[in-house]
Amino acid sequence: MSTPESQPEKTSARGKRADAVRNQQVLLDAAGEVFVTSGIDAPIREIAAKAGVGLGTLYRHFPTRADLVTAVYRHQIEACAEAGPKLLAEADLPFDALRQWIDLFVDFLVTKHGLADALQSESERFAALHTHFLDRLLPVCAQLLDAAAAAGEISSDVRPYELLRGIGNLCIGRDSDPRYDPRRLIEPLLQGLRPHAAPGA
Amino acid sequence: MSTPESQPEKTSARGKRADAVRNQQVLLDAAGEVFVTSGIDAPIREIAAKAGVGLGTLYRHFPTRADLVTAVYRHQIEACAEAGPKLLAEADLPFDALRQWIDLFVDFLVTKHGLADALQSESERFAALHTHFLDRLLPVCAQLLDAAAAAGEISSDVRPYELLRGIGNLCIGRDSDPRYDPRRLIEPLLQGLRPHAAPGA
Amino acid sequence: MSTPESQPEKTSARGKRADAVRNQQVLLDAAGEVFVTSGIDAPIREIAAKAGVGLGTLYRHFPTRADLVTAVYRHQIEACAEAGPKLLAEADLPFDALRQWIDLFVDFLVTKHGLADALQSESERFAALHTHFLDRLLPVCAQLLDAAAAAGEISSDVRPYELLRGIGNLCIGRDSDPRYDPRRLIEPLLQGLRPHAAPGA
Amino acid sequence: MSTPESQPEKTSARGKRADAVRNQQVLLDAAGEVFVTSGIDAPIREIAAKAGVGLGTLYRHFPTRADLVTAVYRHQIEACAEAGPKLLAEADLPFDALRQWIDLFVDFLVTKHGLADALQSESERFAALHTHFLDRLLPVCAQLLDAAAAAGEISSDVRPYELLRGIGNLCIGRDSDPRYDPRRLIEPLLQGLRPHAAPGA
DNA sequence: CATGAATGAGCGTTCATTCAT
DNA sequence: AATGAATGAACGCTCATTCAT
Repeated sequence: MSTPESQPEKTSARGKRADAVRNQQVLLDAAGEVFVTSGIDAPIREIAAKAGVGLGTLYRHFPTRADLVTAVYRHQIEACAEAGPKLLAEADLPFDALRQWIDLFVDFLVTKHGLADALQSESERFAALHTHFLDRLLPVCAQLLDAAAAAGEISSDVRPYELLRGIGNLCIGRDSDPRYDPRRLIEPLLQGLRPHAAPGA
Repeated sequence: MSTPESQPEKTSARGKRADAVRNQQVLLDAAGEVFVTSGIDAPIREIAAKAGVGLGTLYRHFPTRADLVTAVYRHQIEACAEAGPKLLAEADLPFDALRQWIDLFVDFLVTKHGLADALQSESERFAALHTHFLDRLLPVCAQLLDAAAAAGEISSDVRPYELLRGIGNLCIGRDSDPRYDPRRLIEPLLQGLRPHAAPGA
Repeated sequence: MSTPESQPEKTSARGKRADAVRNQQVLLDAAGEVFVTSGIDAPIREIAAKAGVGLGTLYRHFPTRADLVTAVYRHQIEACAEAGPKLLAEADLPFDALRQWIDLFVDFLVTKHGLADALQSESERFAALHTHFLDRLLPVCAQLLDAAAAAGEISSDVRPYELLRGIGNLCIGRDSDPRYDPRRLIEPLLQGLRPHAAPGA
Repeated sequence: MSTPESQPEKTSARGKRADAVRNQQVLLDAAGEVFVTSGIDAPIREIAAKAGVGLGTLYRHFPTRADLVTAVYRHQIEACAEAGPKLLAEADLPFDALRQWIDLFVDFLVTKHGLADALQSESERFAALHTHFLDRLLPVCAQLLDAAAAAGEISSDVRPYELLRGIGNLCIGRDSDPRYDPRRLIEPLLQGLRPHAAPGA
């Protein structure tokens, strides 16, 4: 399925009633907005109210908060994952592809701010989101990293998980602070991975 | 004295009763532990229980949660701030001092894990902690950065606030994840600040 | 029917669920009783317990204590207000109507004892109740007073607000004390308003 | 003891230490002020703080709140009681003495506002204050009432307790409301007790 | 004796979750 | 299937009261 945006999403579809499908989407939209406004720990009621549905409906579609959070960010993750190979194919140098992909990744984390927080959450409840996130993005990141290493553009032994995690961390709290722009740190971090930069350490 | 840890600290002492002073410390210890376990938003009751004192005692010593959080981390911040100039004086190269100081900084954030989370908190309530944190550490970081830049060891225009913030972010959630070690990203990040690392961008 | 007691009252009714309407009434009854027993500052929990509902239910129906207090006494006030003009129309002498109306007023204050206390409360929270009380009863009292004055049955310059307030005050604490019957003071007070009683002062 | 004001008061005195006696008085003064400001349910701490003594000291002198309240108002009550016979002896007509005495009574209730509230309190805790209050003032009121009745100036069968209670009630909440002046009702009430005022009823 | 630190019951309030309608 | 009323655990906080110092 190459265009996930074009369908009501696999979370529902199937023999469902039309209004049920519609509610699903309405809830996802509402939750996404509320997560940005009030964080992913926002009162369930607030989300249901914003969606204009009853509490029970929300619970029916997303029994746990984690289900909702996961569903909300699945799109983002999917699109990001798909961009990796494409960038690699298009770029002249693998390192450029990596840089562009991370830029995209940062875009997601920063524009849909809730995500970074969600991924950060210590709670067991978001294990599913974590898992999905890693399952989908770790291979992509690894591919890019490997390609750059194979081309001799990277000397560091940084692991994909570390990199993803670190970039994610750097993006936390970006919105609330105009003095802080994660990209101004990410660029040197990437440069630091290059071969010529490692006389010390 | 150079080791503030060795004294009951100015937060209390003075004409106070012995048990009051003791309770103050017991509470700080308990809070520190609980912050790690349950985050800085842990129920007040949990902290009081862990300390083995009544609720009222906690409130007497620390009327607001922010007071408690601030007190808990004041030590750490102070010791870290004092280490900066000392390292600069002792190191051969300013960049080495910077690296060592950041290592120390990471130590604090990582061993007293709650801190990074606390600094991250969006809440207005922790403005005092933020302020104290920045007031104390920003100048130190700036001094180290300036020294390194003056020695030609740094070419990046990274600002002290950005660096501090970024390092802090990278340390978030370190404990819960054995696969993640912030230092493995911090080292390349610092290398990326050096002159020879900037042909790209 | 002319007695508002006979209907569920506009406070609820409408498309509501049957049990919600029932709870509303159950809560009002319980609150009324508890107000008498423990005053209008009785613990919220006590009222909810007496009504046999959960805490949240009480909060749902009456978000603030003032809402509950007001709702509890709205009936009383309304019925009393409506009685004024009727008595005036039926009585031979305006003064008799006034006397009868005040008798009714006392009935309300004394049988639904909490009211006098509620009106007495200094708290800002009950401003709404105060307002409603005065909005509704002051004009009635004024009308009766004016009619009696116009008929030459009253010489005193007592103002409606004073009279209402005074009668209300006299009724405070009636229940707890068998030796005290406010009517035994109210009768002379009314007599004292008549023309022939004013040689002194 | 004709001038109770001139001595530290019987509540203490005796073989006590000088500072204990002083504390007693300081506490009474502080309590009196706080009762006016914050009502007789004001936090104990507030009173101790205003008096500049420790909590334990307050509790030592006045084990219960009622003890404190009673002690605070004992002076007032005593002075009022003593004024009755004096007024009766000086006045031309017993009714005038009654009127003046009640005026005095109202003065007390209104200037030391807390009193009316205290006497009103339903709580068992203030039984002692009630008792003292009645023990001391009821006979005085009775004497004045009897004298007026004996002189044919009063026809009503109002009982001393009722009158005292009613006047007290009328004074409740006077301070907070500029529109309300209890004396404007007390005057007609007293007039209503006179013989010529009773054709109706 | 005086002090005020410590205690903890008790209150108001929020909000996740269930379930009657 | 959708609704939202009901529930009650859990939390922050206050303050009367006790008791170590």
